[in-house]
Amino acid sequence: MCDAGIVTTPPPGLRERKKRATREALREAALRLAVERGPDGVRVEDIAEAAGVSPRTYNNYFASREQAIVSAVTADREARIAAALAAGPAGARLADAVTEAVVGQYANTGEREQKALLLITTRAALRDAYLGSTAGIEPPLAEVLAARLGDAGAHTARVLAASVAAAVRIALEGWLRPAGAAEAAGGLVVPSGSLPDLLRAALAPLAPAFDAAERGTRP
Amino acid sequence: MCDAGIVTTPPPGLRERKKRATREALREAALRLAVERGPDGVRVEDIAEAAGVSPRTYNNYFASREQAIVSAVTADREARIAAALAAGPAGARLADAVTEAVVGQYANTGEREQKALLLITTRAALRDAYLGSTAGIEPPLAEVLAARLGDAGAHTARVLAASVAAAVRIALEGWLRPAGAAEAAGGLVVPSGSLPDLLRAALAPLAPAFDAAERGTRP
DNA sequence: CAGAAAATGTGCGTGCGCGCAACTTTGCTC
DNA sequence: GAGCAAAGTTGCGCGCACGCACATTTTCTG
Repeated sequence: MCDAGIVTTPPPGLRERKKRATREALREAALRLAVERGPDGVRVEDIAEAAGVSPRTYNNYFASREQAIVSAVTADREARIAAALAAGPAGARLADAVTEAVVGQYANTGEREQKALLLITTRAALRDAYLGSTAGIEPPLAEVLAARLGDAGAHTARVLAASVAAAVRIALEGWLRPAGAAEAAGGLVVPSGSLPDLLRAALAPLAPAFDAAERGTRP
Repeated sequence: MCDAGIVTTPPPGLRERKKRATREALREAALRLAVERGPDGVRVEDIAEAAGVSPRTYNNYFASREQAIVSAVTADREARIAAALAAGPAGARLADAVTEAVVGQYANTGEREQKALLLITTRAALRDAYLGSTAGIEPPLAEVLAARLGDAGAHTARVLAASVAAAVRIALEGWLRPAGAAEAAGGLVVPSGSLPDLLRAALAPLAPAFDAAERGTRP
């Protein structure tokens, strides 16, 4: 009843393995075809066929074509962030631990991911899907934060997790912005830099909130 | 070049007025038909016809049927929140000012809105659209916060605005939850209460971040 | 005031998201 | 191993979101 859902994986089970395999096949097929033919040259029917399932089944796994393509890059980054935070030193400042966990999981820039991200930036729909994937980090992160803050801080954990997700989204927005539209107001806003720097800068304003939460539950 | 987009409205212009009228007609038609026939008994064609435009034009205003229905309730709440904050006393603590501005704009529970919200809770797609509308408060809020924090804090303002939007979303989630699915983990989490209480509770963890931002730019 | 320029409204066509109701596979129990 | 319940897959069909090209209206400029 109290398992975290991640730590307990006694036997993966055949059914579960098939499901994972299907999802991965769809992810990879979607990305490969998108790279080969361009983002607009690939239809759902093609992805499903390449993965060996029916188009209807494809839709049982992904709610949109963009989601499938982006999923090949985002994979299970949410779970890895939560795992990195849970595995980190318990003595460190919570704000720093969260920042490092996030930065660490967004730092691994493989050859394939680089090409995929280049493709994602070319279509607004894909960019939105990529930015929207940050919302997925909230649930697992909230769980780990609740474990650190205690049951009394479960509510705070949820808010902080959502804030982190929002900050990450902002950092990514600033990162893959093609210096496009004119600035609406406020003048110039340090356009871009390295991703880790952007992430740290975006998470920095939240540090005081983490400090207070940490102090409030463990005086 | 430096106008904020809201303060400057010299002559509304004929074109702009028509646009507003069309949007409002679509909003009202969508909500009215949804209430009359139920959420599933209204099609885009009906809404467009009731508003006196073509279905294609309808889609130029709203990206989904749910968005149109929800829009009748959310209206321009984002702008009103930002306006309330901008109009508030400049001497108060920023965190309190933001909280009061948000709570105040979600407090006005009219007769019609109450019925609309009751209808929204009955469909998952409508609930999602309503929760998604909170994202819209980020841009105007970021602008007002940037004005308070100064140009150096423009970046911080953006993050804080997004965090506020996320906190509001969480509060709304807890509010219109029909006590449905089982809790995944963490046990019981104070299920619900009055909306103002939920909003204050969700925004409270962010207060230290606001304090620090305020202190950082105006020592 | 006339004509250029920009923005909206509209019809058409395509691909897609998903509810529904079968059918098949997996996992559990006796 | 046989049988049963739960979970997953698939075909079908409907409505919808949106790109495109064109007609129409509003606004700007000389």
